[in-house]
Amino acid sequence: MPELPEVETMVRGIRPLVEGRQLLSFRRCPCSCRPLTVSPSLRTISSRLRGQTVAAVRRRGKRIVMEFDSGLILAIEPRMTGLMLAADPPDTAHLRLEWTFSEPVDTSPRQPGDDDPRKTSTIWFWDRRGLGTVALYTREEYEAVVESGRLGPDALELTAAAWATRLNRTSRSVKVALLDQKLVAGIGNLYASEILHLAAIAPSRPASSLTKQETARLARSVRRVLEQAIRDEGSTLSDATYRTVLSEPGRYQNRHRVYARAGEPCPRCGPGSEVQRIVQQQRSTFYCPDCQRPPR
DNA sequence: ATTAATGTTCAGAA
DNA sequence: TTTCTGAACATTAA
Repeated sequence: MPELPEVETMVRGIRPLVEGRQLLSFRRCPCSCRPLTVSPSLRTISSRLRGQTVAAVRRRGKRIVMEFDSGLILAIEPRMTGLMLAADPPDTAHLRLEWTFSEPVDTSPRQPGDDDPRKTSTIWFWDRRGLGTVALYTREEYEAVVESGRLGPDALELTAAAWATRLNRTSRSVKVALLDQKLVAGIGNLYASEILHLAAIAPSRPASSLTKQETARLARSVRRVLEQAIRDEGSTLSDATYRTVLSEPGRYQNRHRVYARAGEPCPRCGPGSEVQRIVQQQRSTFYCPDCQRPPR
């Protein structure tokens, strides 16, 4: 369930713990779980990366991209229940991977009262279901993946014009199109419903039927929802799986308009209009049939 | 004991 | 070619 805001929160959380530091070790945690999908093998990745310095930690869609100074790129996909943590894992049974890093190579001046940055750091990948994946690429390999279009442009980097172009060339429903990571990367089942409600667009509308005004409204809603969710450090649902890097719950669930709120009044129309749950492509969609009414 | 939930990828059918 | 369906991965809660 980590989508763009949750993954962005992970990236921001681990960045100060890893950027400009040397990788000291990267290994499996001693959990009894089946090993994660890691390619090439963890041993190979570890021997290629050990001693290298992290140049940058970025995000593309729902994937964490850790770039080393040599140009090697470690791509981490949390998928359903994966988390990057630096503190208090929910349990130790599902801790999967552990990285340790040196003190920062470039020690910047410190203010009195700051934590001493000259110490090592440890981060973990915790994953209850174990569907997450880790893959090492050379820069060229990674660019080839990006250019192949297997991973679309990030949802926060698309212009309104690009949104219109991409949506207009598919006949699928706009909700299903928003979930297509080749069309645009980062939006998942939860934020798709939230975005469409804010934009007042019916989830069943064929994406290609949206007017220019509607695609512009959709593009603005994407930005508003995702940016607020990032400010709130993501959504922690009742299953409480998602946590920030410091193991705190997110706060955006308090702003959910329709997701998992079937039967409640629509936050735009008020009492008298109930949020509905429908199923599209085997996934739940939540929406208000009144303010998200398709044109007849 | 069954079902639903969630993200991604792939095979196969329409 | 595009779209849809179902399965697979693993786990938990209802």
